[in-house]
Amino acid sequence: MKHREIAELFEEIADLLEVGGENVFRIRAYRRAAQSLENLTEDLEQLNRDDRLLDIPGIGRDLADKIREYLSTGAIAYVAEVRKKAPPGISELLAIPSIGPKSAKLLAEQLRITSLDELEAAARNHKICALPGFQEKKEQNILRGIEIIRQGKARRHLGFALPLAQAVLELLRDVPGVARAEAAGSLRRMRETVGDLDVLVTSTKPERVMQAFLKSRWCGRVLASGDTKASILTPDAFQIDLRVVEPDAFGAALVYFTGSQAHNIRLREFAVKQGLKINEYGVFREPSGKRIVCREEADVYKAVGLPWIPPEIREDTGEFDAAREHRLPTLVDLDDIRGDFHVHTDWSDGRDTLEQIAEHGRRRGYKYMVITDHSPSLTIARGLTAQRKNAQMREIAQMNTHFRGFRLLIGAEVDILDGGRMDYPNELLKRMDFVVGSVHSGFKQSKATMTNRILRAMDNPYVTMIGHPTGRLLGQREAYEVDLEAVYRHARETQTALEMNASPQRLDLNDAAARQAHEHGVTLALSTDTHHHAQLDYMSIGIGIARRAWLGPKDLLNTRTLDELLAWVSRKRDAHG
DNA sequence: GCCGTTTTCGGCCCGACTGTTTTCAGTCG
Repeated sequence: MKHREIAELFEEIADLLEVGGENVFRIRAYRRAAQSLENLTEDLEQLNRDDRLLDIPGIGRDLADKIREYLSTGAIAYVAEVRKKAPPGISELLAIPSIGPKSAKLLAEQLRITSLDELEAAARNHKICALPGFQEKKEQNILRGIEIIRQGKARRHLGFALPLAQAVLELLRDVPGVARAEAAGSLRRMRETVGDLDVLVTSTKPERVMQAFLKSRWCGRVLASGDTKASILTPDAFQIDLRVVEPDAFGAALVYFTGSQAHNIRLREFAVKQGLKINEYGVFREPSGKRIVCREEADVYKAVGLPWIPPEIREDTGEFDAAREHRLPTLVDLDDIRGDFHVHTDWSDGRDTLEQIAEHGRRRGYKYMVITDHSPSLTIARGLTAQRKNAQMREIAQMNTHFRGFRLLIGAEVDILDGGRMDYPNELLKRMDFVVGSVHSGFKQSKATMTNRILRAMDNPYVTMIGHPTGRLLGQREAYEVDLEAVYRHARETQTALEMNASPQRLDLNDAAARQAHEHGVTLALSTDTHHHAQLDYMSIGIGIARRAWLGPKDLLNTRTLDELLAWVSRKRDAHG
């Protein structure tokens, strides 16, 4: 992930230049380039080989040189240079909320503070309020900031943030005077993790909203509170920001509050060129200041001559060009989904019986659901022996005789063993409708070994889909080493689907990888990896990630009818079997 | 440092809240 490493270095350069009081636009250029690299969907080294680094937005001649330098030497000399000029430990200080470049510089130079511990000692001994422009309040804020850092201001995954958002919205919608309440920010864009929760409300009585919010059970500590804006920390240190606006500003405020920041900057630049100014209150004609009311988001985009852009793709990764040229993708919706490909039951490590899970699938309007209990090697998950698998298959076949317009498909999540062997014999796999092949062991294997293992599994004519292709668990386990480009190419060649696992801890493939796989012509499939029927809801998270990957209904296997699906599965079997 | 349906030079998004201030800089999103 070289692009991530370089993005971090560019961010560090921006931080250090800011402390040095450099030109703000030069600093912004580094930050914009870092964002661009972070969001990159193409392979950076490939772009370099094709001499297309300048195609990356925000990358010009100078930064392209620095990228090339890193790719060939593993370092950027300029980073060492700016580090040498900056006071030691300054990056640690900058990470603390309430400390920006000015404060960090002052603390580092005047008090020679180089670490969090030294800063805490200085604050406790009231050395900080001796500095010019610092008083006791600021000292207290610094101590709180240190505490927040120590508690670990980790980003949370959507499985945590989405239910919290729902609960907060329900509370706010019940406050008298509130007309609308929506979650915005990275949650609305369905980023795989969110750093905080942003909530937007319209109300005729803002003070009542503020009061309800600050008195709510989520308010562990108030970080800021004004007439129309408040920030709190929940008791377990998750930040929630609330903003109240009048109904005529709702559309403009929702755009502003949804971001991304890069998208907003681009949108406002676009407006400026047309003699317009966009802020969270509306669109304004300059220089008259005449306001164009924006009750809905579409009003904002319309004012600058663009169609409404779905929140999931507001990352400044090509959506403006697409919008201007009227080629925005039609993104997949939850309603397009006809089934789920990865579901566990109490035959292995799931909680529900076959009957229960089938009933929940039918209630969702699904036409099919693939039962994919584990194979014998995964003993910890009570993987099924061939004998038990046969018994389960008979039971499923029996159940299917009772269903109309719905079918349980016989499948399995089969371990991909060393060398790409499958954990069930082909004679058994052959009798299944849909086979998921997954890696559950040997995560530390070399990139070449792991890649080969997965490619060989795809060679098996009965392997329909590779489950969670990188094995990462958000915040818990890094992805194993694997050559994804090779996986994409081979998936396309062997007509093997790649899973977009919608479990919020996994989201694997993630948005960027899925977009890349799609560009390689790979068939993608959403599935929930459900171990309890409530987790069937993860499909909506998967939809969010698919939308972030610019995928439409046709790009996913789940939107096919049962007959189309079965035909798709047999194409590979007929070609290779 | 990037970028161009005005431009290869001269621009570069916008506002709320805080704390320390008597009009604003710093920080944040």
